[in-house]
Amino acid sequence: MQGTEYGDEQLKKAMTDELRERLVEAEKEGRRLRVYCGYDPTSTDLHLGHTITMRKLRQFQDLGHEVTFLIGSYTALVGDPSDKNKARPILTEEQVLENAQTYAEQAFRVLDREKTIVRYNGEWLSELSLLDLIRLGQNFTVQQFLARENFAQRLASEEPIYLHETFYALMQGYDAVAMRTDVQVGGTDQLFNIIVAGRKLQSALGQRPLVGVITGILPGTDGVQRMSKSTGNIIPINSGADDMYGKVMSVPDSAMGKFARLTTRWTPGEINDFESEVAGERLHPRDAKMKLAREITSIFYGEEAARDAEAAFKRVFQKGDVPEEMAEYKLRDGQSVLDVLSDSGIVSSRGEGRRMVEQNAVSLNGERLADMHAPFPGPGVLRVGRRKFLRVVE
RNA sequence: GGGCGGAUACCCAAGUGGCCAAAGGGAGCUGACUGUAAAUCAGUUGUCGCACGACUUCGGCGGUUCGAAUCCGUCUCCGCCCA
Repeated sequence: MQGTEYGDEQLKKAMTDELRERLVEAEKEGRRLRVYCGYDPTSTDLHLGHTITMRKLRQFQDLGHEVTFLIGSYTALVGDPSDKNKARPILTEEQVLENAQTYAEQAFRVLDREKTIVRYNGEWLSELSLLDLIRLGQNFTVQQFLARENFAQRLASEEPIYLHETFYALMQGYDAVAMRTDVQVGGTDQLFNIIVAGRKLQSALGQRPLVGVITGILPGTDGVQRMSKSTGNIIPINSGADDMYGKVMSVPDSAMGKFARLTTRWTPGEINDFESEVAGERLHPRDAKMKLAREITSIFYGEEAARDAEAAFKRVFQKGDVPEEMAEYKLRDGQSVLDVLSDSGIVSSRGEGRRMVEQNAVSLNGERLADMHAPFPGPGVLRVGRRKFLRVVE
């Protein structure tokens, strides 16, 4: 139960006990537990936040249990209202399928490809009839939904709550039934969907209610809000080692503990040491974060790539040097500084290019370019702001 | 179905005929300071051959007016109350 967070000691105890009991039973019967976690393909990229539950799945996998990586092809059509104070835009089926394709592939950075079952919940959800849905709905009251904080909030602030949003929990609960789930993994935001919906539907339909393994929620690069695409604070797991290393370094110190607890392979003892060293000022926060960045990066890209990323980071940001690799742009005759900026796409508009020059953010080979209308001086490394680089060639 | 209120830039939100490309806050970006952290200070955040110029923007369409985010009509969507 390491790294779990139920927010309620009684619940945690109950779930821990049930899990233990079920593990023993499975052992006795010589059967494997059926474990799953669902991921809604609402965007194309998985991020670090997704990997917390994936690593939990991996643990079960390594213990020999049956793990299903469930792609919420159907639930994504509704959109989970759990972490929202407003309704989600509804995705089309095409968007969902497109996103889904990239998901499983990325998931194998954490999960064992050979041992993972990948399924789509459209498989059974699309088969439900209206009558089936009505029957499912009979297990819940409107009050149960209104009691949930996110709905209560919206009710209070007079924002719309759409009827279809209440289907989400039913759908997810039905996933558990359809797969005869023993264990479901999910973040604390999934508490209602897992503990209330999943367990209830299973017992209503004659199955033994699942055990919920509830993990903590990872904040994003801002260190406060949960990591999510729509907040724009994600650390993608597919954008390269340098990027991952740099993004972890940009996380505020205050969130280091959470990152250590939720995303590293460190043991509880190591995590405690890490935190107490930082707290006791025996480890400089910067060095601590570098250690963290290196660990996280190596989980996804391997030790060597993580080392290289660290070297690149030091080079660019600690020594103020330029990165080794960057996009190239071929200079054409008669281009002004502004022309190059906007034509190369390093700025999104000429207006932005002007602003960057005015704000002294543009330099070529370390020399500030102050006149946007001057002819572009020549080949070299063009830098805009702190982190945008372009190799300009003839 | 009826009554009332509402739709403003990335988000929240002011503006109720010209001084509005549109207050304020959040967020982003840039610079200073730094450890690509936080905090702080300053600047900046529609587009365009841009120092006072032009163009597009205030839910959609159409109108009134010299002039509209602001007034009128109509449509779409949302909330509240009633049924």
